[in-house]
Amino acid sequence: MRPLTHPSLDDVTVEGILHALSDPVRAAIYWQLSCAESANTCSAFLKMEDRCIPKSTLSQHFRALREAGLIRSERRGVEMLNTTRCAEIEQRFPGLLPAIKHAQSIQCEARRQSAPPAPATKKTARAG
Amino acid sequence: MRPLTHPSLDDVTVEGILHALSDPVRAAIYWQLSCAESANTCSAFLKMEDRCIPKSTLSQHFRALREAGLIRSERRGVEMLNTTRCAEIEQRFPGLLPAIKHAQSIQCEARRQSAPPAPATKKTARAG
DNA sequence: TTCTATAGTTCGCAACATACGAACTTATGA
DNA sequence: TCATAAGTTCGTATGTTGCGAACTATAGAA
Repeated sequence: MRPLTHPSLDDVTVEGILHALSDPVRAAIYWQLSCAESANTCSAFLKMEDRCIPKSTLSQHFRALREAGLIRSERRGVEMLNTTRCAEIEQRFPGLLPAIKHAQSIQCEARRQSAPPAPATKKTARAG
Repeated sequence: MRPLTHPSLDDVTVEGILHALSDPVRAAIYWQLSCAESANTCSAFLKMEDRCIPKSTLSQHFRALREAGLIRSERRGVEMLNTTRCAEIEQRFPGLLPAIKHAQSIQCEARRQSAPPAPATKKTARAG
């Protein structure tokens, strides 16, 4: 099991951040982590948005977030504690993450309003 | 040749925008378009950042930007005029594009400073 | 009309990326 | 030592991307 690696702040790229957050699952993980008061384990995300995410997929997503420089992970016994690197990123790219988060929340709210009260209204994420 | 389709503003998603701009070539095209005073053709981008982009690749990139809702394309005789949809996007997701652009410029400046004066200093885009 | 050139698109394939079940590693406790 | 739990890695199926070749569409010349 290879050791956890985190890019230095200088190696964090805008493209990497945008790519990492362009996946809805990763974006959801990231924002949930950024709202959490304390660090979250990976398994806390096994069930998200009405669907179960396989452990292996989740592991890959966390790796992607980590390698993009968005989160910091630390092994703690059998589990892993994840925290965001918000403050660092904010220092390097001021306003970037808040703007993305704001946009996500606008979209989230718009979807909530346009969605009928029925439970099963699946929408594709990307515009076709 | 299928007609050009543009998503309505409501169908433009944050994920789509982030994904489109997470590619360095597309990002460069987009920002150059957003700085242009008048519409630009696709072929204006055949040579970018010291390398030639194949026509077919360029065409795909323009399609990606168009389908993400970032640009508007209009056939004008044998060529195509492209303009950004900045104002619309700004209306739907205020601050998103300026923040990304700002971050890109910070990164660009940082690279310029860390790069030696030699001409051929290719760096991989994403953090590994 | 036909020929030629130009701008961009589509096709087909190779290379790369992603999702996920199965098997694995590592830590904890009975 | 065995069982369990949390993550990781592997193998494979599927999706995405890059690019050359062939194509479509328009403009102008012969």
